[in-house]
Amino acid sequence: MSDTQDVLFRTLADPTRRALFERLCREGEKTVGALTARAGVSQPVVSKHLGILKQAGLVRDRHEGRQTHYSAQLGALAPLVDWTSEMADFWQNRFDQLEDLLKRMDQ
Amino acid sequence: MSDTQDVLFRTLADPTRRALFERLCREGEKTVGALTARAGVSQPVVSKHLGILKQAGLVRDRHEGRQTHYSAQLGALAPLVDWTSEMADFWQNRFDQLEDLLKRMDQ
DNA sequence: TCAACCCATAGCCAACGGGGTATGGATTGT
DNA sequence: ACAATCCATACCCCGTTGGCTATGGGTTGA
Repeated sequence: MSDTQDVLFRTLADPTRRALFERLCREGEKTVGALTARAGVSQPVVSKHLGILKQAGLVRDRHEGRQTHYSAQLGALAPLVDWTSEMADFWQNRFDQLEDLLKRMDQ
Repeated sequence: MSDTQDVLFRTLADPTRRALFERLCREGEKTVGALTARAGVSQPVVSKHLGILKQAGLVRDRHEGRQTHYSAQLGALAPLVDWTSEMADFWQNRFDQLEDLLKRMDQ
């Protein structure tokens, strides 16, 4: 129901965006030009994707003269981790219930 | 680069599909009819989404007479967890490198 | 056997989204 | 001052996709 998760999943669903985010995680802060050089798409497209990543809270930008430096904001992944944990918990609880049922049936 | 992650992200990016998967995690095995009743979309749409979830390995189907029971396959989320861990590791390594640099500069 | 039911597939349409080029604002260097 | 550079925005195009209805195959019950 939380809208944050929706934004995260939608944002990371695109391969180009995920690749940009991965590079920022691996290699740290990068300028738009440096990212464009190996992105396989045009500079405006890179800028647009970075804008979407920024809006999702996954990256941060820092202006320095005429270039913009982007860096990953790892904390933004927390809702995603929470979601997977939640799903695992539901699963576990249902498993426990089944186990209880089997125990009661065993008696 | 792994294609599995791409499939997972794309599959879970849709709110309707994610809601179906969540219900299966929370409430366990359900028939298509039961899922359709509260999905807010038509039965064919539910079937299509379940097909996509199945293709992604996120659900399993079991035929019983004229109805089909679907259940969540939690293990399929593993690549997603791996990906987030990997991103966190990259982040941590870079942080360690920075720390080392600062230590050397301190001497 | 025939009607009713459950589900999947097919076909269609509208909306979204990711790609491109063109352009302009801002900054740097000459 | 002027040219070049870096980035963001605007605009358009087209493929993808998520929704619908219609339909058919398979199963159950009368």
